[in-house]
Amino acid sequence: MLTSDIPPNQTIYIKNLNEKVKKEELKRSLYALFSQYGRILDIVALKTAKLRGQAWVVFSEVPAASNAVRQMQNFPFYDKPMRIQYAKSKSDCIAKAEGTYDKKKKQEEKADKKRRVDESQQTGTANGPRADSNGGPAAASRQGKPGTQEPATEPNNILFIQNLPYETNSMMLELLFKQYPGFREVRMVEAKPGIAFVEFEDDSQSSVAMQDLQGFKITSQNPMAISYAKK
DNA sequence: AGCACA
Repeated sequence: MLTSDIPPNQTIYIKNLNEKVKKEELKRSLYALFSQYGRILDIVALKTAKLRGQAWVVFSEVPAASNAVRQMQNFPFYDKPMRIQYAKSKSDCIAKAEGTYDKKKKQEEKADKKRRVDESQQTGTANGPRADSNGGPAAASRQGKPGTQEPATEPNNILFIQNLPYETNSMMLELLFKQYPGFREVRMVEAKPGIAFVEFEDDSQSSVAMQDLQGFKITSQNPMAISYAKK
């Protein structure tokens, strides 16, 4: 079997995510990683027992989702290869936008599911104070929050990246940086693990990438520190 | 492994 037989959907379903990553950070990183394929309308991630390690990324167009499924398949993300499929059903935010969202139907489906679970467990009700922790208005989290003030280096079309995890290779960096216009190339320094240079056509293009990916974590230990290379 | 949106 190659891929799954789920029909294309503008929402992708990702599993095998690192469960240690906190929800907000996870969304932020997914956003940074997937916005290269198109406009992201929403990201859903829950840390309940059943849903941890999974996420849904909702694109505005199906082709964006298709590219994401293919190109990011098995991408090493927080030390684990992502497994990506199309979502099985339409996201609520899409249904709402289309005006086809039906709250009643939704509740019925939920009740159905619950009933099935209860039947199969034949035990009394019991367990279930599911972890709350659900702040997120979900609106696709922007990035670039944490103190994005940069050192006083003068702008350069070449970026200097530090604090990369040891296992980073240029493929991974390329996937991240090529989403920004003007991308030219990644150069890693074999002699010095943990750093890299990423070249753009001009200063303004490198600046956009820097702002957007500042602090991006390939593993949870390693927020990227991006500055302009010295001239 | 696991398909939700509160």
